[in-house]
Amino acid sequence: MQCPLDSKPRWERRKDARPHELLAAAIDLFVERGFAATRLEDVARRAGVSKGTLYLYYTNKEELFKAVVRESILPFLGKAELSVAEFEGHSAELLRSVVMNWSRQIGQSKASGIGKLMLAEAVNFPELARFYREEVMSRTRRMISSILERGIRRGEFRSFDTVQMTQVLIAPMMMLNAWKHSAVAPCASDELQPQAFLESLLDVTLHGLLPRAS
Amino acid sequence: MQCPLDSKPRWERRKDARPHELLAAAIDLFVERGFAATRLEDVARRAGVSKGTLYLYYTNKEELFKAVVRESILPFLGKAELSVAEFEGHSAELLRSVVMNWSRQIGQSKASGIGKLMLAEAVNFPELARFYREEVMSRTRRMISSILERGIRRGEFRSFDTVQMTQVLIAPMMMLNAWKHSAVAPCASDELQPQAFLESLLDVTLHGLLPRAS
Amino acid sequence: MQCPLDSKPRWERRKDARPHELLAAAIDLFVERGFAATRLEDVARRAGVSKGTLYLYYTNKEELFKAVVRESILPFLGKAELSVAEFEGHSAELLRSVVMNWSRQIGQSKASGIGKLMLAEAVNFPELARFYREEVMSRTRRMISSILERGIRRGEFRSFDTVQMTQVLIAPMMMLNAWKHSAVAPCASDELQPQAFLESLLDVTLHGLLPRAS
Amino acid sequence: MQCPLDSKPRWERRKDARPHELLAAAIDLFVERGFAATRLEDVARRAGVSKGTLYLYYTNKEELFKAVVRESILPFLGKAELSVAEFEGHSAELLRSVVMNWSRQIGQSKASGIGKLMLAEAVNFPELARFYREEVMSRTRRMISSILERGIRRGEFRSFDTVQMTQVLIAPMMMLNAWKHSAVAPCASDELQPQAFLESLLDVTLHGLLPRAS
DNA sequence: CATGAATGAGGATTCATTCAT
DNA sequence: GATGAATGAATCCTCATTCAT
Repeated sequence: MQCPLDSKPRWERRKDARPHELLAAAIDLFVERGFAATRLEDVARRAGVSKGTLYLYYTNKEELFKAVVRESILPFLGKAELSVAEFEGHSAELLRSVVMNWSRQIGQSKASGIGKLMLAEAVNFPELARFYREEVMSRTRRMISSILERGIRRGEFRSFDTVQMTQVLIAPMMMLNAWKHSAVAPCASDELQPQAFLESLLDVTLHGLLPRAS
Repeated sequence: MQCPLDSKPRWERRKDARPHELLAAAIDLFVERGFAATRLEDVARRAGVSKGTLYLYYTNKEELFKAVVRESILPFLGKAELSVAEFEGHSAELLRSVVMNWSRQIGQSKASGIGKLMLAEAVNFPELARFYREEVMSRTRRMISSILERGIRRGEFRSFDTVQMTQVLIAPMMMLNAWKHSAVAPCASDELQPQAFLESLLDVTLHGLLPRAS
Repeated sequence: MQCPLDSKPRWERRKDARPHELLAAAIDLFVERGFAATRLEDVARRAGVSKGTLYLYYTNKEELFKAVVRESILPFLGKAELSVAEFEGHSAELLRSVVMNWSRQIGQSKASGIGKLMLAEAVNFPELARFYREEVMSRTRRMISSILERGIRRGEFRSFDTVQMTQVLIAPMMMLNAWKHSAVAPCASDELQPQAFLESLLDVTLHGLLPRAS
Repeated sequence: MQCPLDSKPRWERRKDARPHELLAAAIDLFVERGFAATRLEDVARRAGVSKGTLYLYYTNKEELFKAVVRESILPFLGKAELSVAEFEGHSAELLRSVVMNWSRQIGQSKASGIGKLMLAEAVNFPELARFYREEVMSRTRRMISSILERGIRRGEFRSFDTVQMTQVLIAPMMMLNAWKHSAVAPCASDELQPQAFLESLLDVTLHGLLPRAS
């Protein structure tokens, strides 16, 4: 009656899996259609459950969305912050490493599409906006800022306005992610090649940030 | 805008003004709330007409949106293409000039908010996506591309992958515009300063594109 | 094309009639089924319009209900207050007159069923409770109280606790109205005869309120 | 309640207590919110059991409600009927005694709130209506009627329409109970004082029912 | 006996679009 | 041309009831 390797009854194991199944279905649809345009019934169907079941796990659409962000973005952010704090090499190397990890972990997953949606819909869902700004945007900016400041401090970058430069660096990465999930993206795929895009970005950026060649 | 000799009776001039009044109301709301979340009734009210009147001028919501794009973005794009074709100086100068004009003309107007909305909503409105991709995105990319190619051809830029670099350049500008109208933007306003942002962008970019200092 | 006796276009005359038609449908269903159990769609259908039309006139269910109360109860209350203020005869006569008018005007209409519903549902709809308490209950109590006080002051009633006696008098009248619309009422109809009930009520009451026979 | 010699193991005694715990939770919520608005999940939680357990004891919401009535109202009714049958003194005394017992036993308990709810909701739940009419309303009316008839027969009351007068007497008592649990009740509590209300009721009533003073 | 996960029908509300005037 | 009343499909959320464990 019970799997000898797992003492829980089957439906209880099911219950443990449900949240993840629901979040997986939710992120797919949120990223594809946006927050408002995603119907909870579709999320449920995609997860193979009924509408009502969704509400057993998340009290409403906004909480479901927050849970998606918590599961798909925040863990990565934590790891990235840690790696920044511990890194010991050249700041250009640190920047490259963070960008590349970002690309590998967020960029390859559906999570890369969340930013696009918040950009456009936050204004219609103030509580979501507040949550995302505080939990994701602010932390991300702080992390990038700290890399730039470290570089300047250590003489590895020339001096510049770190506040603006932080945005200048984040902007193309966010846009890259947005484009990946956008119907107005630089065409079907041949024009937008994430790896090449990031290489170009790091290329121009590192050329631009490093102290003048001497 | 109006010919001082205009002999039409006032209400007829009124009639001529209608489309513009409607588009002005529409762009405000589209940019603030997005395409789907904008209620045509609100557009009508803001323009001071009834809901029915809107339909006298635009057959549906999508056509209204296209008209907004046609009025607020395409004219600028045409002028920019022309100026690129005619420019004679250093390519870095041309790039700076196009970016600054973009900033002054699109960036300062509500039109800067259109991109953000298309990014997120195009997928739900395929015909809009097609229209925007062809009329705006492709033309913009072609224009920037041609500047880069010109720079390389004339030895004013070092050699690089122009396709990706085009995206790398467009991305932060689009993101800057998106942020201007976004509730998740880099905070209260002090962190995001468009002029400083663009200066930083040109700074790093020109540093990065120019041939190695010699 | 237009009725010569009414210069309004037909659909505009319709618009004037709508609110009343909707309120008439609403009071029927509210009184029969209660506030929560009444479906707005049924109200609309009964009024011969679509669900959406209801929302053109009343922003939500609670506002519809308030409008019902405003149309069906408050006008009578105003008239009754006035007649109390102006009355000049014996207080027993005044009491009888107010009770009989109440019976004729509220009692015979659907409005008599509102009290029953508020009794039970107010707790689930706090704003409705506040509204009804202030606009209906308080005013009614004040009116009855003033009659009793007048009677005692003029020596036409014996002395008693007017606060409690006000409730004692209101209670059976409210219950009579409640029963008229209740499925647990004193049986099908032969046992509860409103006129006879009120006669009995006035009989016992006036016997009870008048000064001891002398 | 429990036999001190009870030899059952604790959980079995627990089992015996379940129905009562469930009914206690149920009456609280039914009286506060009404029948339809009470969620079975809340009843279960308040009784400290799971939703499913409720269905082990009562096949559905309606049966739960009936059980509440059977436990909280019918026993008192039986005792009252008995005391009427056995009483030997003056009918006014009998009436006062029944009223006061009613007040003490039903009035002080949650059971006093059942009437209010049936008044409003019976129509939506026909089987409940039938049950309540037959088991509670009819028996109550028969009991009061018999007191009045006895009084007239014995020359202790003047002659009047006993059918109507029964309603006239029941009405304020039911309304008193309804008000106790109602959000539209005669205000904050100072205006409605059950004891004083009943005194006033008996005062006016007995004044009104007794034969003319001679 | 007891649990609580799962279901799905049901209802309030919104809004693009139509059309009679 | 202009109006705005009317429509009804669409979607979030609730909750009585079932049933596998």
